[in-house]
Parts: sequence; structure tokens; C-alpha cells
Amino acid sequence: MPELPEIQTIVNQLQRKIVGKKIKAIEIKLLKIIKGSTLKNFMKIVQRSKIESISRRAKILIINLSNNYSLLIHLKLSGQIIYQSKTFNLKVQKHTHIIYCFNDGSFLLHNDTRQFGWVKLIKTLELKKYFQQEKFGPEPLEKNFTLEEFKKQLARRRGGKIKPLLMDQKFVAGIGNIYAQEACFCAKILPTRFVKTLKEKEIKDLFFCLIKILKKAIDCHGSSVDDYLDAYGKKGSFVCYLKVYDRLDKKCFRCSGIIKKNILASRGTYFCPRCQK
DNA sequence: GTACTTGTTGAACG
DNA sequence: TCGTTCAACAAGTA
Repeated sequence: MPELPEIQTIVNQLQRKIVGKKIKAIEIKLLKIIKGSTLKNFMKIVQRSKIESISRRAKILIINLSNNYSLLIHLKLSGQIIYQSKTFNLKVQKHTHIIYCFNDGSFLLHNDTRQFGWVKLIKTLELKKYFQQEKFGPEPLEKNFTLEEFKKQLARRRGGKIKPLLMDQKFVAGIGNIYAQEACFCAKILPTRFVKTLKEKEIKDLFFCLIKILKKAIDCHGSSVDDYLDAYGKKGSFVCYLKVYDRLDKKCFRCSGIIKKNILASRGTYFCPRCQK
């Protein structure tokens, strides 16, 4: 499941590979993943445009084009964005829905088995307005996300449980099911804890755990559970560092307790009942 | 055939 | 209006 570190990995890789390239042709095999414009309009605007820059907000990949338009891509559960240089045979598969062909013979494939993801064409000038409407919370790896700010935001959401709150994109952007659980484990906090019961030190630990885990995960090119692949079609290696996710009935690395699983806010949630309080 | 998986959305509730 | 919970969405896997 691509979350912040997975999308950031793709951004970093694409920055090195496709910036400055011109889109010569597009092939669209699945219409419904294009949102916010007709197929005709999408083709007209995207074809023959140049890739200006690549960035990210929350879990959304942003590709800025040279013609004052931008592509927003959300991978949801099973999306992949894969770059292929001309030296490789094109690995189009059953779930390849869009193929972007560049002028130098390289390609970008957009795959998505479950078809939850989407691509949205938007005027670059309207990006700011779009993200304001979405009301995304702060980016956890940016300077304005401070411990003070985190505390302040928590104080406004005292009624909720901590793990679903971490996953709320309006609270903090980019955290999904995996990293929310890992952060709770790292800070020795049960995912079901109500925000108002968190002590000063726990909040501080959680804050630094979150940042540490996200940074480390980006270094590892993300976690590949299920389908995730980076822009080079490779798996992320952070799975090796996962402490609780998908470890039901296994021994806790910290205290040798047995990892349990609960459904919390209708999402699978792993935790160690012995050392998470 | 059935249960289960997940990020986001939109509806319902207090 | 806001915070919170929950079903729905789609397709694949076990």
C-alpha cells in the first residue's frame, strides 16, 4: 500500500529520469481512472507536453507539465508507476492502464490491479486551491511540522483514538495503515488509546518515532507488502524493518510478547499487548 | 462461493 | 459546523 515513503521514493526516482522529457504519445486502456477531464481533452493537453517537475502532497504524486497543467496521480491500494528505459522490452501487463511514451523512446507505465487509483488533470494554477479544498494536514517531514504543532493539533482532536487519527489525512498527511501502526509500536502506545489519555512524554515519543520511521522508510525505498513497486519496478526493503505489521502471533522484537491483531476503525491493526501501553 | 484486504469518500450521528 | 464512525467501492487472494 503506497503511503508517504513509497510515493516519495517514486518522486525521487522520476525526478532523475523523466524531467525535461517530452510526452510523444499516450495509450489509455482503462478510461475510468482518468478523473476531471474527458479522454479527448486529456489526450490533447498531455500529448506533446514536457515534464517540468515532479513533487508530492500527502499520498498524491504531482507531475507538472510545461503547458501550465499538472497531473495528479493517486495510487490508492495497488497502483504502480514504473519507468522503463528504451533498452528494456516494454513490460505491459494485464493491469497496465496508461502508457506514457517519451520522445527518447523511454516509457512510464501506470498499473493498478484493483483500479482504485486515479489520474487527474488540473491547471497548475489551481493546485493550491485543490489542496486547500482537500484540507490535508501538515507534511510530517517538513519544517512546519514541529512537536509544538503536533501537540496543538492533538489537543483539537482529543476525542479520537490515536491510530485512526494518525491515518486521517486532515490531521497529518501521508500516513496510512502500516506506518501508523509502526509509529504506535515505536512509541510503546496502544493504537486504541484515546488521544486525551496520552502523556506528554508519549506524545513526544510518538512525534519523533513517526519522523524517524518515515525517513528510514524513504531510505529503504518504502515497504512492499502486496503490490507496491518503486519507479524502477523494484520492491522496497523497509518490510525488513517492520516491527508489528503482518506479524500476528509472532514474537515481539522488543519484549518477546506475542503480537496481536484487532480491527480498529474497520482496519487491521497489529500491536504488542505486552510492551505497548 | 465466501471472507478478507485497503485509502478515500460520503452519509449518518451526536 | 465539527468530530467521529462506518459502509461502500473493486478486484484479487486464500
